[in-house]
Amino acid sequence: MSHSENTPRNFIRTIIDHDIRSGKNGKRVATRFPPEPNGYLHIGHAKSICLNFGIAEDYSGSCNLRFDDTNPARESQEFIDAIRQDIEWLGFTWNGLCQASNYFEQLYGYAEELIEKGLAYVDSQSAEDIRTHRGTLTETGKDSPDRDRAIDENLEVFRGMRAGEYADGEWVLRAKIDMQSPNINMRDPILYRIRRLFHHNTGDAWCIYPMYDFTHCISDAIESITHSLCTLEFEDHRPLYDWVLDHISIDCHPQQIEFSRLEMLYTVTSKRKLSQLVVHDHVDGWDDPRMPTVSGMRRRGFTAASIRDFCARAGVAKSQNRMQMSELENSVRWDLENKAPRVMAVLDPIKVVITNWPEDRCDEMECPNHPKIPELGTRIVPFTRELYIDREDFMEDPPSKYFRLKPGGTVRLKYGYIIDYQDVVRDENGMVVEIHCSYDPATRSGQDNSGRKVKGVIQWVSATHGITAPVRMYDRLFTRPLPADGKEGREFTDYLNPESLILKPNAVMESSLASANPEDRFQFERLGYFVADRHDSKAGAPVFNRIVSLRDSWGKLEQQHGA
RNA sequence: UGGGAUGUCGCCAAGCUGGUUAAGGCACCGGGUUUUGAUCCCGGCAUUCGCAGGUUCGAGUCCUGCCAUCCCAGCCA
Repeated sequence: MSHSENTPRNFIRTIIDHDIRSGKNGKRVATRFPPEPNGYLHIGHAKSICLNFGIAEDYSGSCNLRFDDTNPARESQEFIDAIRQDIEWLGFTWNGLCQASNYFEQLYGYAEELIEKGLAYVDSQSAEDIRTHRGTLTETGKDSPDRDRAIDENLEVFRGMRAGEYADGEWVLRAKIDMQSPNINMRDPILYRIRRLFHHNTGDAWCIYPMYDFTHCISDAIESITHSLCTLEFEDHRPLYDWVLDHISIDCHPQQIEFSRLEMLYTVTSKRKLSQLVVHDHVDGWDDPRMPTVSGMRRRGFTAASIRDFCARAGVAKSQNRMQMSELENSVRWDLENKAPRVMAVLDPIKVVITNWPEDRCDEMECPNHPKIPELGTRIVPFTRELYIDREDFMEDPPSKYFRLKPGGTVRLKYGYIIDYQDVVRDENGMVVEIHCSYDPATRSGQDNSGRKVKGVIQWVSATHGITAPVRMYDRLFTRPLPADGKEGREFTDYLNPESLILKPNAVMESSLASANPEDRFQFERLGYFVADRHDSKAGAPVFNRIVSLRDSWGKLEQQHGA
């Protein structure tokens, strides 16, 4: 697959173009996507995936998937498996499947090299002491008392650390750089810590684990990465990235380039917060259809193509940004408009009785599966005396310009007949439970010679042939555009949208939908795009998720005029 | 009284080394088509590039000074 046709220019591609022109890296392009397996991928990761894999594709280069698994305290195989699945589902193929933990032996060797060069030392200070010696944002740090230990002593202790001779936290290995540096990352950063933890890949082979700053740059170099793309918060780490590679014997020095992370309004994208939503049961799991995770969006019904399209539209730059939900919604509408077969469903049914239609008559209406793509074929939908229409499509006291069914009104049942309002039946509370109409035999869809024109066209389902299936109507997870801005001293969970999930238990739809397979997507005419839930749908008993509504200029009008 | 970054239309975002009327997408506003108030089509939508000065024949693009926002003080990544 190629993304070049809809991939806009960005500053990273400009840099790569220059590098290729100047012959840098032998005109080779190699990227990598380096997630830590401590959570599920979200829309922000999707952007990074599209960037890294997209560049590899467009420049005939390569892109590795590399798990940055240097902290066994929070990583697990479950996350590794989920991340692999998500990337494959998004439609990308990695060249190498790598793990930083596979480089532990080499990493250890480079650490000894730094010690031998007098550029790293073991420190016995407590975590607390190291913190206070580090200084603050405005005050420089102070050297550790252990800073000038002899090289062979450093080596001996470091080997002892590896051999398990010391307790967790007793020693750390630090780079000897500059405690006076205005960049805190350069104030003798920690390279290794002792952690007696089982690692999902290396098991109990190691009791010392390397830190990110030491691991990441070397992993990139080992894999001969040319362009190491990461988000803006690592900008301050670039001097350290370069320092490590400049001081060890490795003949590759990738270029780190930072871009801004993708943020969205009305949701959160931080693993910590997403994890909190899951752990505290605010949602149904990492793949809850309201989650901005890749697996959540997949379950909601978003297509991989629509997510890729969205990321392309978002672009790549360095300014802080918050994308609007409408942009994401638009991407999936754009994709599904030309793919999803149309079908009729009624979410909140109200019965319509066609009084001049014989009790046992059933007309077979031929309905196109798509208004513009005849190749998608047609289907037969039964038209009977008793039908359901949506409650919303009938109003007793409608505002002006309401052109659906109303007292004295006329409406076309799509692909059926034009019907005229006659009467209404109420229950003991005065609630309308049935609408009586007459149909006009001369207006059968496709054979209409009546000359009648009606403005309103609504969908319907035969009361005797339709099936019932639960439909979940999803909406944004939060009520505020910036739920986590900390304003008003509130937690982001205080702004969860109580209406982010509304169940329509009585939805009625064409019987053909009974055989919908998990992940089959449809447009329910006039309502939106829906998907058969990939987990909850059973054979013959589908459960539908609303992916996104159709654009609704009537609803907009209604809101504006407070109708 | 530290360091690093960013500020171009409501939201994204092009704009290479300064040179005709400041791309494009989303949103929005008109109009047309339409048996989805959908889609589609057509038109509109920044005298101005955070602000103030300066250099220049000419600056969003160069210089100076302000202002605003974001990131950094994990033995996390």
